[in-house]
Amino acid sequence: MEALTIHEAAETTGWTPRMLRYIERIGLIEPARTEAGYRQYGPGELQRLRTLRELLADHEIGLGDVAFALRLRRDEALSGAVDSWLEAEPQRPEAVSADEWLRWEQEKHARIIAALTTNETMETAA
Amino acid sequence: MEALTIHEAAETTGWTPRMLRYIERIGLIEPARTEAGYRQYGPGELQRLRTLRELLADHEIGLGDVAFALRLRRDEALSGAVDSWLEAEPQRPEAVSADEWLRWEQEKHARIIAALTTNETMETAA
DNA sequence: TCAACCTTATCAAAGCTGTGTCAAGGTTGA
DNA sequence: TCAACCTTGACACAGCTTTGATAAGGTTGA
Repeated sequence: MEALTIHEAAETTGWTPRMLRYIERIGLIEPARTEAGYRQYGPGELQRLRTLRELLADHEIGLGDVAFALRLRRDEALSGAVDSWLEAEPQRPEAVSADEWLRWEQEKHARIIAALTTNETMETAA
Repeated sequence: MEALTIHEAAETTGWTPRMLRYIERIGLIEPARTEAGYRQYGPGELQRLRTLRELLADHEIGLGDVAFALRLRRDEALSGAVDSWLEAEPQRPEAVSADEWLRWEQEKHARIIAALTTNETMETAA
């Protein structure tokens, strides 16, 4: 037995079954199904459910925010348009310089490549 | 005379004064102020207010979504955490391959550099 | 077989978002 | 001076989001 039912998954992750269905509906975690349609939560899903709670709590964001970030990642027309709009932002005194920001972007790029190639469980930067 | 008052800016951009204050409060467009505290909307702000309306309408997103995207850009701890969580997403059948996605990321990087160097009014990809 | 699960769908309530309106008071310019 | 702006703050309301509870019915395993 590898996969847990929705109630078992709720138990071990601290969510309610209701919320697991909601998290699925907004596209964040979509578990496999049995032939009869029962949801099956595997180790990967359980881990992601736990880290999702941390993510929300640590940064005071909501499920809708994470869903929007996912949408940004999947819809390149959207992310391009939002990026364009934000990039046109006038320089504010306390904002980072273009240089600093570009360096940050490059480091982020390196992180993404690393994540793609190693592809293990993510480091939960608690 | 270069800068418009809040009512004039509302008039020419299609927003209401109330909404311009709201847009400022959530951090999207923060106009300069006169000595007495009156908001002053310059050509840049007016253009951004107009393209903001297009952005929302074209992609069915809300002001809160744009505000979150801005927060993602400004708070690197947040964007790193969200990225990490999303990158751990299990491969879905219809998702793009890692190769395709990496290519997209590289092109995005190039677009960002282009935007930083040219730094003119953004092209509104209508 | 049948208790204890699971499914989807619906009603409901609390809270947040987006927006209007109004009040009390300061600024500006003819 | 004073009408016509501006400011912040508060009250209010419709609609959406988030979450729970409940109902009607299918699945499963001892």
